[in-house]
Amino acid sequence: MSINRRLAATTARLLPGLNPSEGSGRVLVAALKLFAERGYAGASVRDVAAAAGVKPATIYAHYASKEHILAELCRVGHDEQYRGVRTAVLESGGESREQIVAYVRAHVGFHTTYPMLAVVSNSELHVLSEDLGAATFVLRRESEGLLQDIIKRGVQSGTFKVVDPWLAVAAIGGMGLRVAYWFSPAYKLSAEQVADGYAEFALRLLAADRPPVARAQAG
Amino acid sequence: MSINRRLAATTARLLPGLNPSEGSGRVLVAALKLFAERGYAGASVRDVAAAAGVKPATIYAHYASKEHILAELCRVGHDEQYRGVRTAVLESGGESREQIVAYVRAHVGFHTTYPMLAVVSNSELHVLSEDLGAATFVLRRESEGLLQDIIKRGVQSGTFKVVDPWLAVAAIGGMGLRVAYWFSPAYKLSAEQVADGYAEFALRLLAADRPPVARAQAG
DNA sequence: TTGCCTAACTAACGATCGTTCGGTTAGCTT
DNA sequence: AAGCTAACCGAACGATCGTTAGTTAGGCAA
Repeated sequence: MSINRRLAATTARLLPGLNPSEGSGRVLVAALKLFAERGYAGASVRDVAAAAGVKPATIYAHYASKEHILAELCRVGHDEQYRGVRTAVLESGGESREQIVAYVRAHVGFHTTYPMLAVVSNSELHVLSEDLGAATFVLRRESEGLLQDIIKRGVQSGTFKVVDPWLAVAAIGGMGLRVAYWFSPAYKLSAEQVADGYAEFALRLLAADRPPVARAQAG
Repeated sequence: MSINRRLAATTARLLPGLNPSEGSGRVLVAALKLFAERGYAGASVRDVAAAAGVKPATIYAHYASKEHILAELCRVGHDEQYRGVRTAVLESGGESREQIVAYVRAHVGFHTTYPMLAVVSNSELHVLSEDLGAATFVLRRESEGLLQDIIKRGVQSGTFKVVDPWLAVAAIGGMGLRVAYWFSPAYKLSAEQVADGYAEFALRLLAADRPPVARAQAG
């Protein structure tokens, strides 16, 4: 339509295994796209139904309410994000440097792979009632807590140097969040390159020591 | 109401001189608060009218449509933001280091001083038609272009070291944007401290040289 | 007082909102 | 062939949406 798009991505990707032509999945993908592009309140149930190739009444055969659709998207999104960063950090070495790189690469990777899911589950979360949002809030806190723990540990060991660890959490988390809005496969840098760049940014932001062993290479 | 607030700020601050009890200003401040907290589509004209202490019809004596209210908020917000960073950079010295510090401090300062204005003018902008959003888009490009120019200049002079200047623009801009969502006067750090911290983060992210003259002090 | 202007109001328009109810279809089991 | 189940749809409910037309109240000039 117009120049002012909410996010650069144009295709709604949901987790593998959930996309298929089954009714419930079609509705979820359609809602993902419309909620991402227009916001939850800006996309009507009729819009979602039309995009899913279904009549409005059919949606209520799969979801109890419009809010339940959003709750499911938020839960799936935060679940995948937390799963990604947690796995990446666990599989990295014990060094704080490695952990931050693993976290940021996974974090940015989620926002480039699932931009619409990231936008919806982060910027529409406030609509959910306390009950429907509870599961998502837990995951959000876990993700943020993990990053905070990595940074605090690195500061204590002297690897990182920041005045306030939480401010670094906010900065690193914030710059990663925004990636979902401007990244698209058509961007001049690949998702891998963006993730690498942001990981380097995070290391610099934390004033991280150069790697302990030889193979050092500056950004 | 619930835990899940869209942003931490609770009071709607508009630019000085626009707040007063005059009808048009009351409506604008009320719309600012509700659009920030619930989103443009999530806040009805009746809600805005009630918050402003007037009847719905009165709003149309001051603004042609609901969209015009949003357009005005977006314009004011981007105008103030651009004015702030531009002035700060111009008043700083010619050194790239000083310019980045000035830019980031002003950028973060805007987001801590006018969090609701920042949230609305950045995350509801996509609703505006091409016509109504045109003025705002120009200002947005100017702001981003200014940051990009500062970084490019610093890279050319060897002060900064980044592989892709635009990626640094995205990272620095993104981390500043998010401040509007979590900052509140009740936060443990003052707005000044947050701005200082983010300026330091930006310098580190760009791998800036230590200041050329003596008075160097590490973060 | 009269007339006018501004600003706010009451009341309502048609459209669209989320949601529900009852019925229809398609496919499988027996 | 008969019966069951799950999925889907047509039609409509009351509520709320953005917006407008017409009216009323108050201040000021004549």
